[in-house]
Parts: sequence; C-alpha cells; structure tokens
Amino acid sequence: MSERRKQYPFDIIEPKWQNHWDSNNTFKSLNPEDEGFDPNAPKYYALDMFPYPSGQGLHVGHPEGYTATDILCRYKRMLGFNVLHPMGWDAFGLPAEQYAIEHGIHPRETTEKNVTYFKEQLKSIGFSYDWDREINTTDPDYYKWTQWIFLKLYNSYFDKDENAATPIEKLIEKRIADLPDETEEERRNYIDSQRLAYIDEVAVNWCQELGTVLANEEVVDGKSERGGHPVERKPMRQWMLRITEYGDRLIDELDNLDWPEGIKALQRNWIGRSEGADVHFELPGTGEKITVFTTRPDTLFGATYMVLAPEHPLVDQITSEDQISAVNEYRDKVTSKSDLERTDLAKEKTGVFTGGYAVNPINGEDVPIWIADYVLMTYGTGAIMAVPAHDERDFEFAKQFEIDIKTVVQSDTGETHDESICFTGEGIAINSPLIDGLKTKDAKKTVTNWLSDNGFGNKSVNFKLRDWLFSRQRYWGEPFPIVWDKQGNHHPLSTSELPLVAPDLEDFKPTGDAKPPLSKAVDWISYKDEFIRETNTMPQWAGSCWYYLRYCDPKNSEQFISKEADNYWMNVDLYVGGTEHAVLHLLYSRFWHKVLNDLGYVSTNEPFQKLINQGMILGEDGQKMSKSRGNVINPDVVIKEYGADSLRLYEMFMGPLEQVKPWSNKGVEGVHRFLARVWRLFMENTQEGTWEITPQIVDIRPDKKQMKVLHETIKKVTTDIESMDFNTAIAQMMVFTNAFTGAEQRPLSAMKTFLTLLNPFAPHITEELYTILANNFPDKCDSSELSVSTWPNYDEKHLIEDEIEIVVQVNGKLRDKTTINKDASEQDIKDQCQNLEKIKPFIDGLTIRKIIVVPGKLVNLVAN
RNA sequence: GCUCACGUGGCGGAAUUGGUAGACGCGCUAGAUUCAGGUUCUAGUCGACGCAAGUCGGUGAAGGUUCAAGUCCUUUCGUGAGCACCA
Repeated sequence: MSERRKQYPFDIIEPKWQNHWDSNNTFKSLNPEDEGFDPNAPKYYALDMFPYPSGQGLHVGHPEGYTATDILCRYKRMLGFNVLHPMGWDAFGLPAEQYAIEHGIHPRETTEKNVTYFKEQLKSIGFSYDWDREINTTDPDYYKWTQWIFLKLYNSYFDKDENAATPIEKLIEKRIADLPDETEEERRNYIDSQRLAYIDEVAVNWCQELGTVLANEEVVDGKSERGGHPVERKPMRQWMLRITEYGDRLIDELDNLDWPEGIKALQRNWIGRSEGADVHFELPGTGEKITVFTTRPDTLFGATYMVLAPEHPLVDQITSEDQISAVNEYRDKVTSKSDLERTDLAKEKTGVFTGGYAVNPINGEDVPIWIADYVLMTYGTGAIMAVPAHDERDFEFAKQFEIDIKTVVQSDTGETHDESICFTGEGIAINSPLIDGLKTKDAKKTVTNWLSDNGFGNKSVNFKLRDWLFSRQRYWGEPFPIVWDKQGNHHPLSTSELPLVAPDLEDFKPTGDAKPPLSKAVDWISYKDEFIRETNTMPQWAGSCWYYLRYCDPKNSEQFISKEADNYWMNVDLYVGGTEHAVLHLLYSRFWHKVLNDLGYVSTNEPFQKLINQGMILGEDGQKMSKSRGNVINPDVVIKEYGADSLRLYEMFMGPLEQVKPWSNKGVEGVHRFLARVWRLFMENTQEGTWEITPQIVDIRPDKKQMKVLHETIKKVTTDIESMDFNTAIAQMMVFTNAFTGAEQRPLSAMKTFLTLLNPFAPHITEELYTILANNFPDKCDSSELSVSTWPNYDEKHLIEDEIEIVVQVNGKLRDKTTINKDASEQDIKDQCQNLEKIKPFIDGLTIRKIIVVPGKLVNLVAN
C-alpha cells in the first residue's frame, strides 16, 4: 500500500484539520462561570477510561472506545449540547516504577515521555477532546486532592443509623457523652477503630518480587496480577478503607444504573451479600460459645457436626487431651500451605476431630466439633454448623469421615431423599419439630425468630467483600498525609500542608522487606516535634477513583470540584471502557463517590449513570494481541497507510462495540476504499494529477428516490448513533454512497447533509470536502465548519412510497410479491393477492381459511 | 462445579423486536479500463437440482407454541468470560 498512490490526500488533510482544531480551541467546553456559557444548552458528559501511559504507546484497543465516545460527542455538539469530553493520565503505578528500577531513570521522566507520546498519538486520531482539561494523577496539583479525600475518609466514620459516612467529630462527641470517664487512650483506640481509613494488622498478600503488598483483587491464582510473581500470606500493619460498610448500598444502588447486566452481576457477585443468621452453640462447662453463620437456619435440626477454621481462636480450648497431637499436626500442615495449595487440595476434604462437643440450641443435642480447612477464618465467623444432608461440602466431608447425615428438608414435590443424596434446594421442613411442614422461606423466619427470642442468635448478613487494603510499599504513588508520634499513634496532616510531595530519591528500589522505599529518605521522614512521616504510598486505584470529578473543574485550586461545576456536569452520562475494570475501579470509584456524597461534597449518589464495555480486539489470528505472538497491530502504522479517518471508521465498522472481535487489515482497506469513494463523489482527478470538485455536483432538488435514500440515511444514522450501533450506521452510509455514485447529477443539498452525517465518524475528510463545497457554492453553504454545524432532521414523508411491495405467502411460504397502492384497503389487498397468477396454483382446490394482512408488509393466505 | 453471555455463508457481521434470512464490508468469479500489475467501474456470489423460469432445503442439534420462529418456550451440545470450598 505504501508503494501505491494515495487514493485521496488524507496525509495532507488530517494534520491540517488537527492543527486547525488545536489552534482554534474548537472543542473547548465552558463551565457555568465562563464567559460565553449558554445556560440553556443541555449538558452531555462522555467519559473514556483514562489510560495508563505505558512505554509501548497506544494499541488498537484504546481507540475503539475512544472513537465511540468521540462520535457521540461530535453528534451531541451538533444537537446543541454543551459537551464535556476530557482525557488524562492514570500515571502512578507499578510498570513505570519497575522500568525506572531496571533502567535507573526516575519514573517521573519516563511518565512524562510516555504521556507526550500518548497525547501525540491521540491527537493524530482526531479526537475532539478539550485538552485544556487534561489531568495527570502524578501531578501534585492533582494528587493534593487525592490526599485531601484520603483525609476525609480518615476523619469520617460510618454511622449505621444514618447509613452514611459522617464526620468523626460527631462520634467523638457521642463517645464523650456516653463514656465520660474513659482514658484518653481508650477513647482514641475506639475512635481510630471506627474511621473509614484505619490501621489494621491483617494477613496480607505480600509479593516479594514486587516488594509490596497487594489487594485481594490484584492477586490472581496466587500470583500477582501484574507480572505473575508468587504471592504469600503475611500479617502486616496496613492502612485499610472500610468499604464493607457500603456493601449494602453498593449492591442496592446498582439497580437504577444503566449498566450492562453482566457487569452489575459481577459486582453483586464480588460483594457477595448473603442473608442468614448467626447461631450460638454453647460449649458445656466453659461458659463459652461458638457462633456460626448460616444462610439456612431452617436446617438447624439437621446439624450433625460443627467445623471451625483451623485458625479459629477457640480451637485450643475445645480440643480434648487425646486429640491435641492430631489437631496440632493438622494445623501445622495447613498453615504451611499457601492459599493456592490450600484451594488446590480442595478436591478431597481434610480435617480432624477436636474431641470437643457443643450443644445445638434448638434440640439440645451434643454436636461433635471438627476443624477443617474448607472453613475459612476470613468469612463469616470462621465456624460453621454442618448440615451434610443439605450442603454439598458438608455432605462430602461427612461421607469421608462417616459422620451422621440427617435429612430435614424434602423437596416441594414431596420426594424425600435418603441419606445417600444431598439436596441443597428449597422445600418443606421435616424431622424438625418447631417447623415441620413449613416452606423453607417460612422455616428460616421461624427459626431465626426463635433464636433471637431465646438469646441463641440473630438475623445476620455477611459479605464476601473485604475491606480495601490501601497501602503499598512502593515509591511511585501518593504519600499518605499522616505522621506518627513516638507512642505509635497516627495523626493527620492539616489540609494546608497538601500536597505532600514525595522526596526525590536516588534509590527508590523496594527494600526487600516490609519497609517502603520512602523510609530511605531520612530527612523527609522526620516531621516536627519528633513526629515521623508515614512511608507507605497509596495504590494506583486512588487517583482513578475520582478523576472524573476533577475534569469538571480541573484548575480549581480552592476545591477539588466547585459546587457549580459538580451541579452542572455530574453525573457522567456515558462511561466507556474495558471489562477489566468491571469490579475494581468501578467499585472503588462508587465507594469514594458515596462517601463524598454523604459528606456533602458532591451532589450525586452514583458517578456513572450509563456504562458501556467495549469488547476486546483480537489479532488477525483470532488470538489475544501480544508481542510474543507477533500479532499486535500498531495504530500509528494504520494511520500512516490509510489515515485516521479509516482507522476510526474501521474500529466502528468491525462489529458491535461490546463484542470481542478480530482485527482484519483487509477490512481496513475496505473502509478506506469507502472513504475514497466518498472523496470521488465530490472530487475528480485532473490530467495534471490534482483533485478538483466534480461538475456532477449541482444545486438541484434531489429526485424522489434520492430523497428517500437520503432520509433513510439520516434516520438510520441518527438512531444508530443514539443506540451506539455504529457498524450499521456506517453500512447505511455505504448504501447512500453506492446509490449516489451512479447518479449523473449529485444534488448539493443531499451531499452536504451526507457530509454532516459522516462527520462524527470521519471528521477530517468531511471537513475538507465541506470546505471545498463552501468555496464553490458560497451562497449555499451556511456555517463555516461541520464541527459547529447542526445535525439534520429526517422527514417521514420522504420514506413512504406510493407503491408498496408486499410479500404474498401461502401457508407461511413465500410464493410471490406484488406492488400495491399505499392507500389500498385491506379488502383490495386480499382480492389482489388471491388473484395473482403465481398464487392460483397453490390455492387451487383448497379452502381459504384465513387471510392475515400485515399492513405495508405481507399477506399470508391460510388454506387447506 | 456454579453464574452470565453467545452459536446465522468461505470470513467480520445485518435482520422494525414474531412477518421477504444473509443488509453492508471482506474474500472469491467473470467482464470493462490499463502495455502490464495495482487502482477504478459493472455483474454475480447460502446449498442442492435445473439451460432457464423455478422448486426444494437452510440460522449448532432435537422437540414445542403460532397463520408465520434466527427471534418465544423446553431439552441438549459447543464456545467464550467471570467466580471458585463465601457456609
């Protein structure tokens, strides 16, 4: 292709218009307080997931979502919307730092370089971003506010009555009123234990290779998500964010969001809410009790044993003399195994009997207590009541160790299963005096009420979601605005001390133990009056949790977002990005947003009203693109050979946005040919090899047929953009082009409208052609540029034909077609169809039972 | 194992929401233009039978509902994604 003559001069046109947009600030959007702001214009906020500026530059997956939002934004502008369409950089994080460590270059330098490259690439695709709103998470003016929000989390607690984050002062007041006599230290411990940002000693995912702890979400199959390095469990003191308090709201408030159901399901699943009951089993003679969580309190009569997690604190107390050695041996075996190995041996259940017994509160029976690693200390209470007849795991365990199995539920259909089958469904309670004959739903309620009335338990809700481990032992992240006193108490910095900038380190390598790299900055660490600074940094997610807010008011030095900007722009009308962020980023953002909303800093409860996930683009071989497979498509190369308009158009023409689909270079050529055909619809090549406008373009009225195609195209493109079916919108524009290519005379008005329709998809070529039209028909072309012109309307009257073609079926089979006047009565249609020559043989000798007429479409003669 | 998506030509994909299956593009075939290649233009392109008009079959498979099913229901097979002892 590079050898070939260019089919149209995109290499000249595209940079020309990109420079034009840049120097004219064509796509600048105004805030309410700005001069020239139109208070009557509706707003539209379309957001792309901002990229991590890696050293490799853009891949073809990036422009997929970006083109989709860009088309919508250009379209909405033409409809008169005030459009917010910003771009920025999620530039903190591991890869830059790893690169820095390996090459001895400061991550700030590589980040800057990468950002420059990314920006240049994005500009070469012709996106209509308002670059004045560009943000960078590593910019102190930005992360000042990330740190500020952290302080808000630190200085808040979750008020269960309000079901909302509340300033910590309120809790302190309440505590002083309730317990005026407690010591300063006691009170501090209590308050600190309630903060939304708190310190906890937890078993964390420590990755030796990366020298940091990782969030649960960053660990996949026992390995780090980035790099695939081994991860081990290790208890460490870490900053945590109390996201679990928001479990209910994060689930319930998904309902009103216009998100793909699959993504909502993923989030619900991740949060993992289950409703049930806590049940206390007494340990005779000790005064102690074991509390279990169950979602099936109705099966309490079928509990034939209990299981504690091997790490459960009561294990030592309940273990009988003769079982001590067996229990200890088992515990040693389990703790020496990594999480991965522990789940690996899930195929066969293991465990040992402790020798202890507890009392089942509902029937007073003694229940043997076992320990087994299929019970996790981190979920529920770390202990379960085992009902082998109605739980697969318990069933497997009971069979293995020959423990009693007692059936207490029969299925609705009345079948009673014997002990050889495990029935986990709902049904009717049996062998359970209190609830015999009750349906599972009612039985649950009855048992739960009985438990709480008698002090043996209560209704309870559990989440799979864990609190968010928020500190990292890395250099390239936001430092915590926290200092420590000599007694080991933490104190927040005042907001006036923000941003807290990390010192420039010569050596920012991980220390190899739990000490963060910042601990090497001896001068920086020591704060006044013998306080020392926190040396952990925040995870990469921090900056991306709120960037969409900053775009609304990116230069504000007084607030992270002004009330006016928040009220006007939020929330995000359309958020487009990859599924890889379905859980983490979207969950974290929603959490922060809700806290900020509770505290009155933002007016909306949810940040992203509508969400679309673009599907991954595979290589030409149908495999995931990767360097090692050598199937990576570089957008720069595509632009060089075919132009940015072709890249944009192809990305949209490949198929539905949300679908996974393979790249095809032939396909790019196809859309490129289409654009060349569009070009030649307007231009012809002269003897000298230059282009000039074709004389076929004339200022005449389109004929009826042309009018129909034109208005069909307006309609289809408009509705398809609204529903984000860009591939079919493009197909319709191809139909238009095919229809007009053969025309001797091409009516100016139709051609102008067509350029407007194509403009959001292929902005460069259309602007260029429009300029040429405007130069040749100066009194017929009104606005100076398509980007600031008005979207056309279609008129239904041009879509209707006088004669309609109707399909004639006999017994549902297509037999003939006939044309009929659009005003024909139903009876006329029926008569005409029955008398068709081709139809007669099919109904000859048969009785017509019924004639079905679908107006304007088809007639079906039912005969036998 | 569980949950959710999706199965339509040689390929990417269309199909008013139950109403002409295969729009549009790629690829392929033939013709025109060209010294030639490329480009461009025209025509054809689901399968079987047929010179043709046409007939029959056809949306992973099997049933069902309906005048009418790619579309709705039941069962089943396959592919992809997510979760994975969450009590």
